Amino acid sequence: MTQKKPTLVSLAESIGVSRQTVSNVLNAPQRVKPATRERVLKAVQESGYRPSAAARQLRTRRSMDLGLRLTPVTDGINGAVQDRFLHALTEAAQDAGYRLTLYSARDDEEEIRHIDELLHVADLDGFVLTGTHAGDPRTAWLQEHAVPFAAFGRPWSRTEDPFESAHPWVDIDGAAGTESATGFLLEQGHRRIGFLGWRPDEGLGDDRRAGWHRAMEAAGIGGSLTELSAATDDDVAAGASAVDGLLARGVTALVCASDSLALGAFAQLRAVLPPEEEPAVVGFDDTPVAAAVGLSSVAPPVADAARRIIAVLSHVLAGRPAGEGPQRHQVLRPSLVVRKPYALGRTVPRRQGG
Amino acid sequence: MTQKKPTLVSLAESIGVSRQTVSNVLNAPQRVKPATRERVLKAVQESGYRPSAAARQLRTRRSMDLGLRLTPVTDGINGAVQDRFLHALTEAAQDAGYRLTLYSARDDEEEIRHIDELLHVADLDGFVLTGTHAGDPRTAWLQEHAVPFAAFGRPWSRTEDPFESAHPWVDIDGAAGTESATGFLLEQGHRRIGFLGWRPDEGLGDDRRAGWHRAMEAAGIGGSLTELSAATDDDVAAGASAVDGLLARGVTALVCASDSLALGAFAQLRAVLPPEEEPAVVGFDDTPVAAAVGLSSVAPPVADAARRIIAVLSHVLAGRPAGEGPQRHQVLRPSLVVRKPYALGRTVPRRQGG
DNA sequence: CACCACAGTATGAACGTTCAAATGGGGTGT
DNA sequence: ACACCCCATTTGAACGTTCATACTGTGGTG
Repeated sequence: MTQKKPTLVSLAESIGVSRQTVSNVLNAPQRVKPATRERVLKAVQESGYRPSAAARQLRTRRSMDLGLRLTPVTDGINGAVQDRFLHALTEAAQDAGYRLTLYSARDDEEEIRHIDELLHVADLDGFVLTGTHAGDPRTAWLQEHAVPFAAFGRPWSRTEDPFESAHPWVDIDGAAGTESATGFLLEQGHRRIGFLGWRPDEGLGDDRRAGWHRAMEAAGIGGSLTELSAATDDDVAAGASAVDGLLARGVTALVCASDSLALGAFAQLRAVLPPEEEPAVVGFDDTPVAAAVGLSSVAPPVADAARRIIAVLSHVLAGRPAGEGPQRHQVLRPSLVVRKPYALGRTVPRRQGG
Repeated sequence: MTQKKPTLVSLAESIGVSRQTVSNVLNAPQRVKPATRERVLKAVQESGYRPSAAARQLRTRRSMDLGLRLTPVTDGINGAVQDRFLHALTEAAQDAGYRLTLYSARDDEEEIRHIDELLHVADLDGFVLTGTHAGDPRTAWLQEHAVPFAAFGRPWSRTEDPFESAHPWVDIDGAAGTESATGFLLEQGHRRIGFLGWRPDEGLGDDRRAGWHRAMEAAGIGGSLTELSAATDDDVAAGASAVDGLLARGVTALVCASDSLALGAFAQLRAVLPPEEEPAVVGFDDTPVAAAVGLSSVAPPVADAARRIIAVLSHVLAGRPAGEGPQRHQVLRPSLVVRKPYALGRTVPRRQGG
């Protein structure tokens, strides 16, 4: 019953043409006379012929396979971002005809070793980099070795214009995110809006802080903005313990660099503020935690980013000129998801009515 | 500078042996005389030779590549389990010399089509199945086509003994998890402990309910256990709205089938119970949400499961007999993570002292 | 009518590896 | 001395594609 797997040769013989003709029908149909093309296509359908990726790869040195590093989930909360990104990337790659291979590495150097390995043994066509940072050794290495790649995250650098960078990248506009979060709080009448973020990093964190800063200045609340800003570790406890100091400086609302911080801050505010005051806190990343708990949060369009990364990378891999096709450097605007605190105790009314 | 990539032939010529000898040094060292082996190994090191996966695959029909379906994250909270599993699986596969290829599918049938495709086109060696359920068409298809695979999740079936199943699987003992959660609540003096779970599914959900049931009966609290049990959708809101009915039946503590349910239930209890009563709720899956919010939860050893799945699958793929090597069917005990509610408002004292 | 251009198709070679079988040198036993 | 065997190594062939080139027939052109 189970036929032996058909090959180009066996299939060609069965319909009386040469293997190259069958190959042409699949790879360069315009070269083949319509009549023969039909005949071959029919045979392909009926036999269920599928070209062997290994043989093709051996000959062409292309694998139609992309690599992605799976970073260790340091913070369980923000790890969810990676999850959404990965899923969208898988689908987009699949739709574009690429397969996706995962590898795991502890640091950039180990990642480079893995890339090198995958490049040599498996002929991977390209890579998707995440978590780019200032002085990233990976981008340098990849460029030096002329390996196609696209990054999720702009090349953070003080000296060079990211829009001049040689490699394609897609990033989220963190500043625009915190800016609109701040705008939202301003609309609600808050004036002394604090920012709770990470220590200066010349990257993601500073970007998010910058958006808040910009919005505050635009609203005419310049002056001593630094005293409204706090920098800590990225976890719930740190978020909670940073609140007291900010409150002492008259802060009435908070924009946070992450949902972890926002959650901690919210809980602490809840405990410290008088019951009638609803804490005004906005997080960042729109993680499941924020959704579950009813916390407003800036939602980065990670799925969209993943699709665009695949689009620009497959454009490069197809050998098309950088001039046409998708933009090589893209900054995507996040949206603000406004929620009413839900699972945090007080908002569920103690007793609805009589 | 950049040499052309060395091959078996070029390398063999450079040291004056045949290509097969070099191949043997790498694949069957015992066949080669120690002296030559040394000489070849040295040349391999110096040249940085790496065998071509494509050529090897073309000849051997083995790709050293495993497939895994990335399921759409339906519930953001429990999706984190997938994240941890995936990471551990990637590392384990990597350590075992396998690569991991992802694909995405909306349902079982689409997954089967993808598996079929990957099998023919890319010669994948095996697959890891997740989310097995009663009457799973995937296991049937894979067995019928003699495709090696291992499942995360036992084959849920009323008619057949899972420990007799032909394919290897690793699963978490959900019943043991809820049982120990119930035991923990019993120790704290609770008697009427409720169970908040999903609608009957003859699988995961029933298993978790069964553990609670078992523990209650063992504690002599038999009788009308069904009235202490509720079944709803798996989300925070559903968890919250199920609470009132259970309270009416005298429930003082809750074991839940998921962290989503637990979070909803906890928030609702917080709102309904008198302030001095700390809600006693245990979730399941030990998700980041539970950690962030300070909710006790049953922690499934997913990373361990991933490693064991790779272990048993690579054992099968190496063609070793089922008798020796890792157990083909493994049930792993979860642990209970006990936390003090943290970010849920009231537990952070309103005002510490004076 | 010989010649050329060209579309359509076919053939030889190569990609780099492993399997199967062949070869070459020691021993060892009679 | 000869047959024999065993170990270490080599050689031929094959896996299924695509590239480069060669062939074939048809129609147009001088």
